[in-house]
Amino acid sequence: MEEQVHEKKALSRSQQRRLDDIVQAAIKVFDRDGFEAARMADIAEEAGVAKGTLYLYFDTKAALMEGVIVSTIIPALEKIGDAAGAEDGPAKERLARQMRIAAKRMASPEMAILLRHMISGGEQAKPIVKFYYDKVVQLGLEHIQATLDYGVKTGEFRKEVSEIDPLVFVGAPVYTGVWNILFDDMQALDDEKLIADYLDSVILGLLSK
Amino acid sequence: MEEQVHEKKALSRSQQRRLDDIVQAAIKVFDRDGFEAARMADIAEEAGVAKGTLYLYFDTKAALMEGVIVSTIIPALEKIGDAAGAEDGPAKERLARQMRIAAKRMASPEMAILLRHMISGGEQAKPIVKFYYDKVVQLGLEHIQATLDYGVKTGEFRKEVSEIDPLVFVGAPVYTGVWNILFDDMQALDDEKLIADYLDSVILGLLSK
Amino acid sequence: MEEQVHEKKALSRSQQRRLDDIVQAAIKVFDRDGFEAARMADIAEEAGVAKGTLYLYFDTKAALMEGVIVSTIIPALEKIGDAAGAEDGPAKERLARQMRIAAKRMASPEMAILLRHMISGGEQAKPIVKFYYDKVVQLGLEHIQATLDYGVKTGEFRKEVSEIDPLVFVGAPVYTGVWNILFDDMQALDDEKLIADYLDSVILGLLSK
Amino acid sequence: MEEQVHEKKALSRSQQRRLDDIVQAAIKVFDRDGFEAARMADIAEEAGVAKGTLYLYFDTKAALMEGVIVSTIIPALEKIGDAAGAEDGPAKERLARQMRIAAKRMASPEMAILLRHMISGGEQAKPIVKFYYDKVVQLGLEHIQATLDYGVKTGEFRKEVSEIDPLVFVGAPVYTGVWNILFDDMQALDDEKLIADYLDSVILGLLSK
DNA sequence: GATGAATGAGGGTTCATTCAT
DNA sequence: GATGAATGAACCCTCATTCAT
Repeated sequence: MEEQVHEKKALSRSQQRRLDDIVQAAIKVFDRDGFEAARMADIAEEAGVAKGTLYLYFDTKAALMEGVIVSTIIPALEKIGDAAGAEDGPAKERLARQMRIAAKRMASPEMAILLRHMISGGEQAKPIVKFYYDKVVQLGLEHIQATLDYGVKTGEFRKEVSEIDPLVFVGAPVYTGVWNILFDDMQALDDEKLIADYLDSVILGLLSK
Repeated sequence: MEEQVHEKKALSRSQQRRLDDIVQAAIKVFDRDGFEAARMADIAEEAGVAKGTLYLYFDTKAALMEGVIVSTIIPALEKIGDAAGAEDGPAKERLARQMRIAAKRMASPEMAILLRHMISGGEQAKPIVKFYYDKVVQLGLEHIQATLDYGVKTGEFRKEVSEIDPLVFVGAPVYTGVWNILFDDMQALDDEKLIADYLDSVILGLLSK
Repeated sequence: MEEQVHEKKALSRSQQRRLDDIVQAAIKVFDRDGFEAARMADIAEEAGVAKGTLYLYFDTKAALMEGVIVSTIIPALEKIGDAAGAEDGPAKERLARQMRIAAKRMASPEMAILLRHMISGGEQAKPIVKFYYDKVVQLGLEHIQATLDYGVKTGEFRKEVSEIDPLVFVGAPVYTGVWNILFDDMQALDDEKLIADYLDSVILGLLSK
Repeated sequence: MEEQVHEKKALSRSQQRRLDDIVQAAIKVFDRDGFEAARMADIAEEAGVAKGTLYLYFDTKAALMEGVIVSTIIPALEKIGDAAGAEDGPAKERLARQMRIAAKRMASPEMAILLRHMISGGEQAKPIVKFYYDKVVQLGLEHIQATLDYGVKTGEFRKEVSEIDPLVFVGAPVYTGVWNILFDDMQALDDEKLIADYLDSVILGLLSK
């Protein structure tokens, strides 16, 4: 996951634009065909450059995949990472906000690429998986844990909630991402309602009083 | 998704053993490398047969993948399908049982292959995805919906629960499957506890009384 | 073109029948698909025997091809060779008979196989081509030459006819064979009329008196 | 039989040279080994290019065969097609010219390839056979028929000649082509004399007055 | 002898990567 | 730097031939 671009320093305006074009094209093609089936020629055409040009910016197809992740997905994750960590409002609302953010994140086409790559890729995807685990999963779980603890501390949540595995609250968002990849053709998902229902059931419980 | 094996009738003892060897080898290699990166030569070697022999049992690499799914995953799914449909006990327990079954299903190595294949999925995976959607997803959701309705009818669940999207209750099981594929190396998941926590929060709600 | 059958001597009644079945099946399949595209499996199935059985009678696919030629085509050629050599009637009728015989010979499915094999086959077909040239072409031309000489001697043909290359009179029969291979689908040939026309024009000439 | 070369427009000087090299190499190898037995690797080596390069110019082996035919044979056929259609001189001379042209056509090495390909012909040769039948055979026969009719109309030929199947006059040329493929090694053909003899016998008839 | 499952060399084709222009 | 023609390793699959039963 180190340097994909050979010369980090000098990137002229037009070079930067080319780089962006390539990354955007790669996103489109990786999303459409998956990493293995994606052809460098298609990406080049989509980007409006020659095949050889891709190799001026990325050493290999795998490096291009990493480049996509690093240059578009990571920043996006960081941005929503901040939002998720925001500490205001009651615990219930903080949790709701965090789940909505996570769901939105999982539903994006960039996330689809990342998920597909991590899931399909063999050994070669390992570094990315590790990175994702360390930088995103761990962090996200910490945010949720913090919210749960906060809710318990303020008395908003019942005491035992501190002991709940925070993964519980990532279920629906993850399912959102997977569903979008697999079944979107057959039955589009209403993200909003799913998360709302999820929150409802989890906040209120299913039992009648 | 029909016949992979040319002559479904007669399969001598030794042929059946070979078929099993091939399927087992395919599971191992598909699991390790993913469908695209898996080499027929590797599968043959792993199975201890010649490359050509694979084609006596399966017409193509894709058919071998389907063979793996059909001969190992589908039966497993059917078995737990029955269990999930069992109608006894209070709704709360039926729901718990269904979620535990789903989680166990999603956590199996065969399911990992299926998930990976469907997600990596070029066009060739489409029929399998369709099959899975029709035969597993739809059915599972119906079982859960039935349980929710039953709980409402008996007064065990609050009235609005009928309106909840049953997908809500598949979140954790799915996450289980995905987690196993991605992060099992880094941090093994305690399926049991995750589902228990999930049920807890969903049944009782998070709020203190 | 030596021995195709391993044990020339002992061939039980049923073995002889099997051999015939195989040769007939080979004719059918070679005729339909051509030598290269013909599959041993198809021939076996057509003959109602197992694939391995073919190899009890012929060492290789090429040997089977030779076997077809030797055991069916050569005898046929010899038989009509005799007829063509028959020395009776006026020269005009002898020539007509010879051309009709040649045309019939060229139009048979066995001849189609032989022609296709000799024409398509690379180096491997050389021995057969040599055999055919020595035993059939040369002989046939001698028969025709004899007829021409005879006609001149009896005063039936004009003197210069002795100098005509006898190949001239094989043109139509050969074309018959080639046409049957190539264009039979598109427009079936009326062999009889073609040869009759040919004889007409060649005997009478085209010029008006 | 349409476009074999992907971009018909721009073909740089060196690309055109490569294309020619490939076609020449293909002619050589197809001629030597026949279509089926010809190896793309051999053609590439013969042409002095890498295997992959062949596929920059022709999509498949069959397309390369078509390319050979289109780029060398068809032009040749067209040229002589024009000559054959020329309407001047007495019918006798027109017929002679047409037969000489046809014989020359059939005797070329390119024609040998075409003939061999059509005759070996699996299903894949069918389109070429059809094309050849429609564009060459039909047209050639029409030319000859026109000449016969013309000869009858001017009184040069006897009346019944109109009824003669024009195929009669293609016999010798075709035999020329087949002979060259099969027996050239053993006894080279004197095309000129064969056609002259043929014309002689056909124009004058065999009978003495 | 007969069988047909097993073999494995070999072929056409793809496509990531290179490099001369 | 940009191009895209050229490369060639790699892969799936076929099918003539073998051999254990």
